[in-house]
Amino acid sequence: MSDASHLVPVAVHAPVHSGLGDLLSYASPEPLPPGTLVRVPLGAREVLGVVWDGAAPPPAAGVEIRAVAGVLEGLAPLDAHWRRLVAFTARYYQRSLGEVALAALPPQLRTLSAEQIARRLRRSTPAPEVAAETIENVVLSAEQESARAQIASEPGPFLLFGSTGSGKTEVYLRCVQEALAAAPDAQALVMVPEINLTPQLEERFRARFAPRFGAAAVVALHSGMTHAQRLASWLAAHAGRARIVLGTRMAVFASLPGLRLIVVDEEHDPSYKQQEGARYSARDLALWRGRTQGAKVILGSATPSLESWHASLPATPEDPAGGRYLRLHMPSRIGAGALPRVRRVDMNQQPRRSVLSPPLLAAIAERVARGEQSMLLLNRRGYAPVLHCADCDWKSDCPHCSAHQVFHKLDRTLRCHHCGLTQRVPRACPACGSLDIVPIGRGTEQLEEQLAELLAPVLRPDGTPARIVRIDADSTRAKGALQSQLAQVHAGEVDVLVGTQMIAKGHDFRRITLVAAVQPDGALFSSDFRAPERLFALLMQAAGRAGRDAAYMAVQGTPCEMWVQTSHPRHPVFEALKRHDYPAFAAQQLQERAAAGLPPFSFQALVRADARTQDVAQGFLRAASEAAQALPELAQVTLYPPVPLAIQRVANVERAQMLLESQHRTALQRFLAAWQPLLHATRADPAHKGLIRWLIDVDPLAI
DNA sequence: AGCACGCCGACT
DNA sequence: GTCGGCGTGCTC
Repeated sequence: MSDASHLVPVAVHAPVHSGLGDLLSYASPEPLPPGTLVRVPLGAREVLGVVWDGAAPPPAAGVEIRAVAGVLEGLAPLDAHWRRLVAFTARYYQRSLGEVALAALPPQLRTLSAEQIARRLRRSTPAPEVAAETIENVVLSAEQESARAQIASEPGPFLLFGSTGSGKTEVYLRCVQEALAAAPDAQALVMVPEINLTPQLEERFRARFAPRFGAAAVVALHSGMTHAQRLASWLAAHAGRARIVLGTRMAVFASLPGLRLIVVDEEHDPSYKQQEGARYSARDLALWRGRTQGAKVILGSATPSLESWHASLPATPEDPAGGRYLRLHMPSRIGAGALPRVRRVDMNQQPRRSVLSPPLLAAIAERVARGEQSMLLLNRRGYAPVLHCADCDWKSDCPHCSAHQVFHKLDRTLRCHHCGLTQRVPRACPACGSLDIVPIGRGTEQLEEQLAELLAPVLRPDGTPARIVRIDADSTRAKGALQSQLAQVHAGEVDVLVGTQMIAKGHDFRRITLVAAVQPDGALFSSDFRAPERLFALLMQAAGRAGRDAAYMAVQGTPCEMWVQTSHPRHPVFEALKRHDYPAFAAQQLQERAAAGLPPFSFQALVRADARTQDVAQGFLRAASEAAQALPELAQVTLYPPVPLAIQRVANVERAQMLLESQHRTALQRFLAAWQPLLHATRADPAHKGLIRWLIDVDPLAI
């Protein structure tokens, strides 16, 4: 036995409710510096751990200290910046240190042996061949140049407010270029909301930077990669070999010792908020990380989140929260046509029950006849959201969830989009045997089908019939399906594109001259106060898909159009959309938020409880709420009563939640920290035996 | 989180 | 008779 005389604190993957403390103590013959990756025995298994800062905590009574099983040699310890980011995340989002730390590391680090990892470290990734782009050829517009110059000279953070097609990516490329030129070990992190968007961005960055730094200097980091690829990218970033990391929200936790610049593209996108485990916002963490690690942060969007917009307004005595971000405005589109004209169709004036109003249909037919492309958005997959029996009022309710099963006509199934239950469509009503069961409402499948019928008499310029393609989560399930469907659209093999919001994001469709929102009204009167903001962003983004190629538009001579079918044409969302006026929309929304005391004028958290019955779930929340009354930290926090979630039951689990609100972020933070032990104690009380789980969501996106 | 231990239903 | 369902308990 070696002389294991040093005690080291180690973070391991144990959740906050495990009863283990944040850090466990292990013995080591050598003192181990913080950030060292180690394998340690934990119960019957051996797990990965990270040596943490400070003194090893004294173990609980009767616990015998075990020795560190091994050190991952050859890996530099994770630096203090990374550890501080992890510690902040754990504290802010109310999770254990180890849970955040280990979730932030590539999964293979946990399973591979030290020798295997050492081998991966030695093996440098072969660089893919790329077509080099000559940097000198790209000339910035005046707006781009002004943004670049301000980013170069000011500390930030920056809100790059540029309309779709204004050339934000070129500004990112320049800023990255300058950040990397500042030091030989400088690194940049560029985040995008969707996995789908990383390949095109990766290509662009590689073309620009491979000639100078080698193709291996650009790596991607997202959950669509294999574990081996993720490990390779992570190691390259950790070792400093990778100079640019492109990724989704998880990339905010990459080990980047030389980090100088963080770009958060489409910063308003809800995908930046993690929805399980530690529910962090990668955008917010990027700002924190940039500030503490001395890296500049650029948030980019054509429709910023109201939080970011608010922070970029000038500070006033009444509202001192402004002025925290420097806003850089790029209103002009580059190499793209003018923003499309917005046309609202008042559905009150249209024939009842028509999916596509006659004027919209005529406009699409016209485009088809001219050989131009159209894009139709309908945010509902399947054929119809519910089946209904006209005789006995039966509905296709999911037996396990408080939701309807969606009718999918193509494969004759009823599918619950919440628990995944899939059944064959019944021929007759399961309740009364009537044959009169009909679909209610519409989804993308139905839109595709009806469009095919309605466009049957319309011919393309070459005399062939219109070609329609549907792109949604169902049509793109197979690997590579999305890419091939998009390629079809780009190649001009498609006349009308039907899809969910997945087609509105990021993809450049250069030949689309008409975009239509078929049924956007649902979001107007939603109980979710962020629904209008999301709708506006989606419609602006969709509008931006149209007419991106000015040269093409000039040849066509057709003005681009964005159509909106609505029963509320005068709604402020559509009025602002018509003028492409985000600032006016934001001002109106912020006024409403301020009046109602909603974010960004207050700070929120949710506590959710899951149980077999609603009674147990709410009972737990009520008890936790009562326990909170004893805390002095409750003073500046409002605790609302427990309510069932909008979709109350999913997979036979009843869900309830409780909203917390405060005018002060720190007050809410202090309260949550003080409250958490009481939540654990409440959970342990036999009175709440049926509780399945509880969780805290800080800064929730939907309430 | 994992993984053990432990106590009740349908199968080789 | 066993294989295996997942409920509670423990891990420095």
